[in-house]
Amino acid sequence: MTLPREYLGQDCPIARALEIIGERWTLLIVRDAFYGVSRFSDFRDHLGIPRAVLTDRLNLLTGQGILARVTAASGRDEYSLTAKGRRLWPTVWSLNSWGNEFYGSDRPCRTYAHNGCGGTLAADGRCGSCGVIPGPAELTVLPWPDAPATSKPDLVSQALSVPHKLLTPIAEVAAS
Amino acid sequence: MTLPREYLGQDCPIARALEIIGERWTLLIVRDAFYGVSRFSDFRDHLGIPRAVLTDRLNLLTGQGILARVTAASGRDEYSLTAKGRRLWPTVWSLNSWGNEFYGSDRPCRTYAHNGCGGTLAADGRCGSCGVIPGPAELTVLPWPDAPATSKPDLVSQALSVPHKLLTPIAEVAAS
DNA sequence: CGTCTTGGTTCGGTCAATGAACCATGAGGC
DNA sequence: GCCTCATGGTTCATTGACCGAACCAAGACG
Repeated sequence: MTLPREYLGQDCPIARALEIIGERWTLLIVRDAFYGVSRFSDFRDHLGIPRAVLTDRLNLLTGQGILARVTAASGRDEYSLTAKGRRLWPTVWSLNSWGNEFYGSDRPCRTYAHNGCGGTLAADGRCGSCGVIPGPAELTVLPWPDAPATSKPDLVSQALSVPHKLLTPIAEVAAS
Repeated sequence: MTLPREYLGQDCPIARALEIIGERWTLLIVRDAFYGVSRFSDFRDHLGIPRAVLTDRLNLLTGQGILARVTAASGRDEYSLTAKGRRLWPTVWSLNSWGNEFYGSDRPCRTYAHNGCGGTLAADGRCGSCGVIPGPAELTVLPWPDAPATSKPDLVSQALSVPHKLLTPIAEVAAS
C-alpha cells in the first residue's frame, strides 16, 4: 500500500517537504505552535479543526519529530516544537509575508517586533531597525492596533490580543 | 455556499496564503514554473498530476494572478509566473531548504548557484561566496553530480539534467 | 459517588482527488 | 479536401480525505 500523502516519483526536497507539511491544517498547527499553543483543546478552539483531523495531524507531526508530545504532571498532553520544527520558521514567515503583501490590504494584521532592538520585521524577514534576520525566539507578535478585544473568545485569541513572545506558552488569561 | 478551500474565520495572512497555494499540487506547479515549465503537457508529464486537477489548479493560479496565461502564436497555451508569483520564491526556497536538511540525506539533490559569482546557495538562502540573498532570476539550478541521464524521460527532467537558469523556458531538447 | 474537563475514537455523509475514457481545435502530410 | 496527430482540455465512476456530531475513557473535583 502506497502512502496516500505521497507525491510519487518526485526526487525533490520540496515535494518531500510537502508530503509532510503540505496537508490541510498542518502548517496552521505549526504556526500556532510558534505562538506558544501546546494543548489539544487550544489548537482545537483556535483553529476550528475537526477533532479527528487534529489527532491525525498531531500524531503525524510528533511522528516526524516536528512536535514533541509530553504528558504534563497534570495529565494533559502538551505539544511543543522541536529544533526541526523551529526550522520551519522561514517557511511560516514567508507565507505570512506573501499573504500580507497580496491579501492583507483589506485588514491590517499582526506585526512582529525584534525583541532586542524593537524594530518591526519587514517582508524580507529583516528587522527594520538593525537589519538582522531574527529567529522566532527573538520575536514578539503584536496585535493589530485597532484589534477589538472581543474578536474571538478562545484562549489563544485572547493571549494574542496583547504582545506575546513567540515560543513562550500561552498563559492562562484571567477572567476580565 | 462557502468556498471549500477556505479556512474559516482565520484573520491571518498565513491562513489566507494557504487558502490560495496550500492545496495539493499547487506549490509543485509553482516550483515547476520557476524551473521554466510553461506548457500544460510539460506540467502534466513532469508532475504526474491528473489532467482535471491540473486544469483546476492552472485556472486558480491564473485567476489569482500568480500565473499568466498566454495563447502563443502556435495556438498552445503558455503559463508564466507574474511578479506576484515570483514573490513566492522565498516560500519555495524555504521548503526546499527544509526538505533537503531533514529528508535529503538518503540522496543528494539539485543545488542552486548564484549566477553572478558562481557561489552555491546555503540553507538560509544566502550565496555561499558573496553573502547576498539572490532572487530567482539570479539563480541557476544544477543537477546532482551523479545524476543518471536516464532518470526520467519527460522533457522537464531532461532539461534539468544540465544546468538551467531559473525562469528561463524549458528548451526543446534535441534527440540524442 | 456523580459531574466536569481533557483528549481522544467512531460513524455516516460530503466533497475533492484519481485514472481512464472521450472530445474539440488546429497543424501537418498527402 | 481528407486523414492523422498533438494539445488542452471535459466527463465519469471510484476511492479516499475531510467534516460535524455523537460517543467514550481516564483523571480532577466536589
